[in-house]
Amino acid sequence: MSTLPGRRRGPSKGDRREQAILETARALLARKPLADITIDELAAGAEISRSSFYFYFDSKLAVVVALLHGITGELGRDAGPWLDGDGPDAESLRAALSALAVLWRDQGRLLTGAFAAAPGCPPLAQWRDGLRAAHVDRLAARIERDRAAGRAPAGPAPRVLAGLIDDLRTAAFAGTADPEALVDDLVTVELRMIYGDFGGSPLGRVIRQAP
Amino acid sequence: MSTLPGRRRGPSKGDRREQAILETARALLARKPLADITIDELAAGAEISRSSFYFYFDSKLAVVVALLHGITGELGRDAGPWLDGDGPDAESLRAALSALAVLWRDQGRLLTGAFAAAPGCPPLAQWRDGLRAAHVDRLAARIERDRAAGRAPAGPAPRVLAGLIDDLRTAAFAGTADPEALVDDLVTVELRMIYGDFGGSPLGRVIRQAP
DNA sequence: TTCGCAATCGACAGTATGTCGAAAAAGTCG
DNA sequence: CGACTTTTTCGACATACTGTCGATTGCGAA
Repeated sequence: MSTLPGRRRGPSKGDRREQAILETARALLARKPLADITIDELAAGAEISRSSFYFYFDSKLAVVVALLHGITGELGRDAGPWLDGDGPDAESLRAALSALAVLWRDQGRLLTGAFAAAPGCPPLAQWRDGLRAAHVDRLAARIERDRAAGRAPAGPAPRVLAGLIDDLRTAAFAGTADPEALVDDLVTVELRMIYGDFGGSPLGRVIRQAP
Repeated sequence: MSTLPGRRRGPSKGDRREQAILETARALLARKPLADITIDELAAGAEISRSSFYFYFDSKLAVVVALLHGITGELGRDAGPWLDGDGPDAESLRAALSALAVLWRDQGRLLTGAFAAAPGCPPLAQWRDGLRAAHVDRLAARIERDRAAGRAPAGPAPRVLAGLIDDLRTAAFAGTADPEALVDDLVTVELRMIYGDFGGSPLGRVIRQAP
């Protein structure tokens, strides 16, 4: 079996160094954007020479990929109830978005850098695409379910709509210094994108009326 | 009065060269992303040496800024009827989005590159912010008008909502190879974001019902 | 202890950016 | 036409990063 790309192999001695590099990267990302971080700094932070850095990682982006692997699991965390649920369930959507916002608050520079560098770096692009696809697939399925059951109005193809929602999240969180402040508004907006309808609507109609 | 930053001054001889550089940049951007374009290529395209390039522009980004100046006017073109109008006017919104989509279709690489490089390049950031502010201001005012007149339900603060809509547009157009195909769906989605309401809505209610 | 792999580093080579000062082309004006 | 100024051009440098190679050191196991 192949280990992570970049790292040659072996058990544990230099593993502490590998950790040190990751740790340094995390620390630096808290202070400045990815583009401003050089391999020298990463190596210095781990107390090795610049060329030794290449023993552990193939490039700066490889470090990012490793860092990303550590948080990929959390990216979808708490989204289950919303994605597997039914109808305009504001509470479960808020839970999903809150968890995501916290992640963006803590790892904003990493995520922004990763998304920015994705085109032109196959592994990053693949990571981004996989993440997006996972979200879009489930959300599109949810939309389809709701439409079939008459809980949501017709509209853009489910996958397209789901894609737009995913884009919106990323853009919104990437563009603000305080992602958590956006959660409530995103809840409203996403629900409207899926369930929103209004009298002048060209297609579809109001499914449920206020009592 | 100061001319465009980067260009020293003077009348006309080397102006053709300046144009040649811009033209080369345009041509190259049609084939590859901004990040893959080097100053050598730009200079070669204008048939001057690399160091002569610096006589005309301070950097690659300065060329981008100049290119951007040429299309900034078009970015808001055809948005007037929508932004100055009233209510869920799908037709005028579609007109605004169509014009924008064409621009993204033709200048996608330039715009994507500009948005990506904006953080870390003050002039680009300023251009982006100005553009966004102009759109957000007018759209927020429109939302406010509609809400005051009872044509739109309550929801996120107008400026925030307008910001989200602006983010969505940029993200959606930047992320697709065929912006025009998204126009109809964006029309639906933006209208829902502003006017959409549904039975389970926590706030607000259906303003107009289908006959 | 000695063999082999993990780990480290210095020296190089490559690519891109940006700066300087000297010189060549173009204008200008008497 | 010449002298003089301004525009334009370029080669030579200096700098910053990236990535590669080969030699060497450390260290654990047979």
